[in-house]
Amino acid sequence: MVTIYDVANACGCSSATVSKALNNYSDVNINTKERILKKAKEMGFVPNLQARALSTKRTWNIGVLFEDKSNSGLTHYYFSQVLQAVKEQAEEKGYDITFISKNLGGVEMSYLEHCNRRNIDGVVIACIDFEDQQVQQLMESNIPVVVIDYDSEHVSAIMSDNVRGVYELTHYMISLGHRDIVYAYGHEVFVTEERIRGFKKALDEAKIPFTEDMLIKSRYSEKQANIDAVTELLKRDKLPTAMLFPDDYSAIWGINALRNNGIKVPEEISVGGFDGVEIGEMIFPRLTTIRQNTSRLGKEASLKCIQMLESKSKDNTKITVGVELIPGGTCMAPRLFQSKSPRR
Amino acid sequence: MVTIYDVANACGCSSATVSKALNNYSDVNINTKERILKKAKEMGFVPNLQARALSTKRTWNIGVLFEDKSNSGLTHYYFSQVLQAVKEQAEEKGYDITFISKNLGGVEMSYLEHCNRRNIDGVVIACIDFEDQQVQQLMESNIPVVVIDYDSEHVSAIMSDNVRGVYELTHYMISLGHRDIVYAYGHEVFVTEERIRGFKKALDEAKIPFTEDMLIKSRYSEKQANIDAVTELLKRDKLPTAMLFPDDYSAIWGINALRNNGIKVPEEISVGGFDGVEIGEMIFPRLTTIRQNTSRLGKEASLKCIQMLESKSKDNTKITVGVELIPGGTCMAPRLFQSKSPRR
DNA sequence: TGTGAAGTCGAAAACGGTTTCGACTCTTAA
DNA sequence: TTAAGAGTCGAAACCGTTTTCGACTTCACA
Repeated sequence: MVTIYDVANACGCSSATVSKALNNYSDVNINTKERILKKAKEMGFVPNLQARALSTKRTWNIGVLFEDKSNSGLTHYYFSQVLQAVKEQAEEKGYDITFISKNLGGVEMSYLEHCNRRNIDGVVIACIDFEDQQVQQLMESNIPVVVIDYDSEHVSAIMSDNVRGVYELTHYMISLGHRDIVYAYGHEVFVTEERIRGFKKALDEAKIPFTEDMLIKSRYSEKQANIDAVTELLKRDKLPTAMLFPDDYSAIWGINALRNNGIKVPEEISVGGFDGVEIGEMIFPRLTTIRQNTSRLGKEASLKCIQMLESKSKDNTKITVGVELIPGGTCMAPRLFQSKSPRR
Repeated sequence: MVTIYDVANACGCSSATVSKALNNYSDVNINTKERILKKAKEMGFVPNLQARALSTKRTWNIGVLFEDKSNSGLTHYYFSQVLQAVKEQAEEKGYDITFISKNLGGVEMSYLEHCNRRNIDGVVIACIDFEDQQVQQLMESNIPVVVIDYDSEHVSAIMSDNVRGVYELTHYMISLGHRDIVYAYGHEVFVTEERIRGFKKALDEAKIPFTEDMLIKSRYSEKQANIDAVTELLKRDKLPTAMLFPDDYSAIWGINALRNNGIKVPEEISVGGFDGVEIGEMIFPRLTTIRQNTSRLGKEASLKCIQMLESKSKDNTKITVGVELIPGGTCMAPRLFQSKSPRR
């Protein structure tokens, strides 16, 4: 490995001058600077980031906390897209990303400790139980943190316009003529509250009275939970004409469950998802859903994180990213006569 | 940040002793050792990995090269699973992972340079153009490298039993009665050669003469390429009764293309995929495919990489991981009379 | 009583950079 | 002619660890 000293020797100057030349300091003669740069390149010099970090306290590393109980981390249809965008944007700015985990090498370790070991410059958190004590600790630390789809006074946050998303989807269903709509909602977290607000808002506007049986508790990205939700629904003696699922993945398994029970989609029940990932296009007919702008979410998260760490100031900016209704074939106007429950 | 010196001061001993106590050296008294450990914990001491790396030349970081032109990196249905396994296993052994990329921060940089900057201990490569000059350079460097689904004399390799995979799939088709089988194969890389070998082997065994029109060139994980392959196929005046696609993703879009052209799957053409990822279960009927053991592939890759870097010896072990036939509903015995080409 | 070995400990160098601050050389203006 | 200022450069300290090697005790044994 060729060091800054080797370059200095080869150039007949000091390591300080080489360092300055490489870092664009103004107090180095233009000629010597060029000589040094040329020589450095020629010798294949690559700066050692560890050494640099030791003196500058910057590792050019941003931590990523992506942990999903149900759908193991990186394979998550929706979050892997966000992560990809986080990564791309970080790299464009010269940062590498490191996954933060507890339990490294068999040693229990808090997220914060992991960050401190690696001297992470900033952290992006998504897809996790934000109420976790360790996550809270990390958010309250003095490491700059950006969260995706959460709201906290301690950190900056990027999120989709969830209220609007479910509002639009519901509004769309209503515009097709649906009035009996059931929303199978995901884990009871911040995002879910927002979405339920959007759901109620759309009902409200259409003067459809909200009743508790329009909500069914389900879970995000969990096949079985959504099959269960359908099973639960089928016990009713009056079926809704439309059903919204927590996300596209859930919707797909939900549709399968409905069909396995002899319910036609969309003829008997219209279905809507959420996320707008590609799997929604793979099934037939294409899933009606709300597309989240994953690349913007990820990009904004990276940028905000980097902006904070570079200005050495933690703030709690909130950025909302727009969503888009994707009409598919899983919805249609409700039939006047339902098979199981003829309507008046 | 509390350093080793702070602990030393608090314990009334030297930093050397603290370091030794923390690293289980034998030349430190059991009592002082315990006192130091207790104090360190109490003070919230967390070792600085940068500083440590500077003197030990070990970063506890393994690099990962996952780059896919078609299906941007992390969102790849198949490779994201492998990556997840690589990550889990690495973490279990105490290693963090870092994505290797060219072009960091707007600066062009070879993969090897990136590794050197970060002093990566070892690298796992997958899902990439292995013929790339930079990839070759990295493989030939003295950094321990493990590749997935490739074969090179310079590095260790983990791969699925690709020959057997396509062999079994083809054999299964043949056992159903198919004799006119077309294999739409992916990019012309090592893995593809293997798979085509498996294809021919199965034909051979069944005494079905291989002809060039049984192969159609397609691409891995590329929607359009596979739609094109189908379009190409439909120009023939005699259709095959079975078709294999490069992977599940391709198969799904292939099936859609077939259906959009009025061809019934599986009634008119049976279809097989490869990979065994979950999307194959989402469509109806479930896709017939070959499941690759992604978690073992990833795990073995991590382990092999770590084993090499810890023993400081690069070798070129080859490990083959078994595959499994997953019969689905996209295959059936061929009908005696094909719509487009009645068989004698 | 002297000696060698075993057990403990710490001074100091090393890892590869960055950054401060003083020194030196030239200009330029008074 | 001189003083001030601008332009260059390098010595040295520093970042937080690890590791070598020598020094000092203590103890058993001859």
